[in-house]
Amino acid sequence: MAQQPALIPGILDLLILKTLARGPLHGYGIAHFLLETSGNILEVGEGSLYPALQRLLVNGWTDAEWKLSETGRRARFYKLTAAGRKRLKIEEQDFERMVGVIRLVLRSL
Amino acid sequence: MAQQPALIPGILDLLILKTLARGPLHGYGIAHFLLETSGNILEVGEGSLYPALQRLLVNGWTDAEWKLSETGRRARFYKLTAAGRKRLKIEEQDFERMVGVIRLVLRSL
DNA sequence: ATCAATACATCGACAGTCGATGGATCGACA
DNA sequence: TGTCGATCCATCGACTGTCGATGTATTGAT
Repeated sequence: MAQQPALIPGILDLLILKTLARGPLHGYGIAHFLLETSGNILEVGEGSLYPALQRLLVNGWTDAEWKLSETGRRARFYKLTAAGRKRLKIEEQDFERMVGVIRLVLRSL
Repeated sequence: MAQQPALIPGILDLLILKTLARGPLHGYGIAHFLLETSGNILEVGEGSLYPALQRLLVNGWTDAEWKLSETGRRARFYKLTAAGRKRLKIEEQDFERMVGVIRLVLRSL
């Protein structure tokens, strides 16, 4: 099966980190927020989302807690740690730096 | 061996296409141009470059020709095709669109 | 003679995304 | 009552693309 070219290659972590900076949220909520905020562009599949969430957890950028969501269901809420907040800043800077460098090439000529 | 986080995830093709829009060039020259233009940031390894070049060729975005380089060595010059020029436009737009969407999230809150 | 730069290319390891799939719960509606 | 869509968790295999290492060969400078 041919793969779609990824819209968001490598920056999913950044997007999640930023979403969690607004407050603790569960996986489904994160996907929902990203979809809404992007004007229905960023469709983060669960097969991308949960590995990413796992990554963040393992790296200590988030911690997780089971709670009840607004709708009354059990949900795992992820929360930014202090390290996560630091990491977010770094990734934001990296992103802007990368965009800047690429623009340098795209605008050359 | 731990992998370095990729500086340019998925947009190498775009960078190469753009470089070739300035005129036919060989692999080494492309890497050199990218390195210079980016202020020594974009270090494209040969293990990334040549597969990418192969990709572009197979997709018909470029065609290749063996010539003598400025320094008198045999070198394979890659040239943008008409399809490649179209593709470049598309990838440039995709890139800007993606950056815009990500900024939407990064600036939310 | 030797070394750096120029030039090609391939290999295996690895990370990350994708689509598909599976399960469970809840409210609404027929 | 049954079932359906939305909410919520998670894993799997397939695939792409990047990376570092490695190998070859030529040229010019030291």
